[in-house]
Amino acid sequence: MAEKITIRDIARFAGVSKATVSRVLNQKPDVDPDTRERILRIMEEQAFLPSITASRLAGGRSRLIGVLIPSLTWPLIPEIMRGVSEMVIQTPYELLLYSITHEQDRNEKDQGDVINRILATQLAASLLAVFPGQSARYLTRLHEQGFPIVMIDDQVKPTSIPWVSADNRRGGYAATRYLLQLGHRRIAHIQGPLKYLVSHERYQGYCEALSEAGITHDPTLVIEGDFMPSSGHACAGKLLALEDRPTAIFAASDQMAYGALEAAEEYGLRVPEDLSLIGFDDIPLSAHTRPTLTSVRQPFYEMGQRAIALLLSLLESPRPLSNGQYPGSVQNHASPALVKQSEPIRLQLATHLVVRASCSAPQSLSVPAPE
Amino acid sequence: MAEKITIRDIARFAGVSKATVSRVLNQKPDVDPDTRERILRIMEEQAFLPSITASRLAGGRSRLIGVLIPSLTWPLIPEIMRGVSEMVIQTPYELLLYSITHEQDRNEKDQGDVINRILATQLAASLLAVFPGQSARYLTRLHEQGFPIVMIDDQVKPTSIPWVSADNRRGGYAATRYLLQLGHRRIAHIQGPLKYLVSHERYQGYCEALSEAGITHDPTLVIEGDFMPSSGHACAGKLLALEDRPTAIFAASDQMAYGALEAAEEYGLRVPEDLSLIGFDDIPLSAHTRPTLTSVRQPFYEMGQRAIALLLSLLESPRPLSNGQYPGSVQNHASPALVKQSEPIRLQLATHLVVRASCSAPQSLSVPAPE
DNA sequence: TTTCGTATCCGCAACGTTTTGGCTGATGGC
DNA sequence: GCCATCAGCCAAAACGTTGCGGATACGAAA
Repeated sequence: MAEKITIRDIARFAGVSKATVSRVLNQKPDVDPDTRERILRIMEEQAFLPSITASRLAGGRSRLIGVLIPSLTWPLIPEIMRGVSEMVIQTPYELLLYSITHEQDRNEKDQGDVINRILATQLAASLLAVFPGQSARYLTRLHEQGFPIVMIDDQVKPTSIPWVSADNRRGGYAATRYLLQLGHRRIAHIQGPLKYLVSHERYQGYCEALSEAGITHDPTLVIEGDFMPSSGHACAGKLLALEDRPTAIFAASDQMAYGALEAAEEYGLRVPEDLSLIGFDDIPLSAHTRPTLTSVRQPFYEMGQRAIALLLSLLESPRPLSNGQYPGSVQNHASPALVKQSEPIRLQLATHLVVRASCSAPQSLSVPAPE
Repeated sequence: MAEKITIRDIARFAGVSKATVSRVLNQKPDVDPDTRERILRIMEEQAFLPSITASRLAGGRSRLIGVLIPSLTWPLIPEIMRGVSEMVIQTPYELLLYSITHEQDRNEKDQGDVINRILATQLAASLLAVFPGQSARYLTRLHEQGFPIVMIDDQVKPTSIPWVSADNRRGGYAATRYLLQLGHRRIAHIQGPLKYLVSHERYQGYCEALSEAGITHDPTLVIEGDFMPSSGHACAGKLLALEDRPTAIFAASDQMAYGALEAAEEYGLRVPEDLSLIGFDDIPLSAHTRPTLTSVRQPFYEMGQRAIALLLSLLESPRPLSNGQYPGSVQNHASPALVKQSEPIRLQLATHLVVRASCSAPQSLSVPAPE
């Protein structure tokens, strides 16, 4: 096994001091273009990769991005992480995974502990927080102290922390609008937990579409769920038991829509003939349910990508790079367009209505009631 | 923000040298029990956490576990990672995530690159490889050089690398046996890709059960799929088009079973009345398909846990700990039972047949054909 | 010619650990 | 009372970077 080659070796080969090599590594000025070129070439030849460890110890940038995610079993996460890791792999950064297990199972202290741990180990010097939920409060404190953080889909309330999310309001609007256009008038909504901002936003979109259509809001048609299939089942059960039952349900998550699907079946209702159903998220499975689920797609993959791009731009803003290159990295194809610093501090990514088979015109219109 | 306290501070407080503190940190001998106690207490009081970075640079243990996973979107992964991260969080180790994107999308060189990257950065000094597939060859080389590696479900061929997996042969046997007991005689099998060891093992279990029942093996009933739903659909299509079609299908993955479900529907066959269907994996979704899918459960969560436990035991085997404590960690509840070193080098975890609604006795037996 | 900028580079001291090669002082055998 | 022996401890040298306070050389300005 070859001795790992260090900055000193490079310096020796190039006939310069370690300091100079370090300067070209960090895009610092005060180095002759020819020398820089030569050193870069030598680094290339020797396949030199600077030691993240040493660099960190010496007070340099960390190159480690802490990723804070709730349980990976939450079905939206994998797609987000795909975007994250495909972005990161093109840079010399690495991902440090901090998985907080299900929020409901842990108390607040634990949440703080994880964050303390991140700080104390001094490994990561930046954080990507996916669905931070309750731990957002700790993050806010951190952020105020200048720690670079980006959130994906801040779930509690707006903070000063840069975040990327889907445009939930328009998503809710689009879903409801679609049902209205099909001819539905009694449209129910199963909300996400109201402690999350996204639930309010989706609900807001729902309300806007209804009022735009001149439909008065019926509070009995709106029930709070918890994003999980079982709550979708329970909420749909209540809705379908109503005297004047809705002809369509807009669920704030695909998973709740699955539950609603089951409930409909138990009530002997066919989807979409007797009940139209629309979800939110468009998780992969929704293309394979029976019937396939019409849903509002959140661009999870892109959200992951953009979040990392945003974070990288924050990390590099103190010293903007002229060429966007990370010397010494294996390879780097990071899109400059995504990494540029002028990125706004909040990114709302467009959602997209995916029409499948779970919605149709209400029966009373398409097929006159036989009675 | 408080100045981070270092080993030097602890040494000063305790009136000893840094070396002594370091020795108690690393469970080294040559330190008076009283002194050790005192130092531990002081570390506790000061909430001291040793710098992973410095420790690594100085040649100490790494405390960073590299995790190599194929795309997180592979539905088995999240559950495995849950086991992994819940185990790791109880130790002072951290997870470094290296996500290799879909194997088929990348060439071998890329695979090697990722591993080179891991080595070059010198961050992680141990590796957990989940479904390594083709990159197993690189890992083997690494392992032979003494790099601690544990694999989950080595997919290519047996190597000398410690691994944990499910007992695929018995799983395949159990599935087939179950169908036989229901009265089926023509049982088809949709295999996983034959380049993976697990596919052979599951097939082997299938064969054993058949021959045990005195049924001669019909090669036309065995088709190779690729674990994905679409291939399940295609393979099932071929099987159902047979002159003498099977009354039951054992798919080597739940996802292929989903595809088979669709195919059955297209053929106008009811599951389970006209066709029994059994999957493998028992991914969460299988409890929610219609009909719910009978499947062979792989203990993914436990596989993740055990793999980490095994890896930790490898890491600590050079210097066995007397008490299993990691000083300086936030908290440590690692189960000594799981971390003990006597762990065998290969763990085959038992599978478990989960009976749901997709299997029944063949129609020709339960309901006489009306013709 | 001398005196300064300026551009380029160097040496050295961190950073917080681990590790090595001792140095003590007490113990025990003779 | 002397010499090994040994547990317990220490000082100092790594580890591979970064960053600071200069050096050095080359011209241009004086």
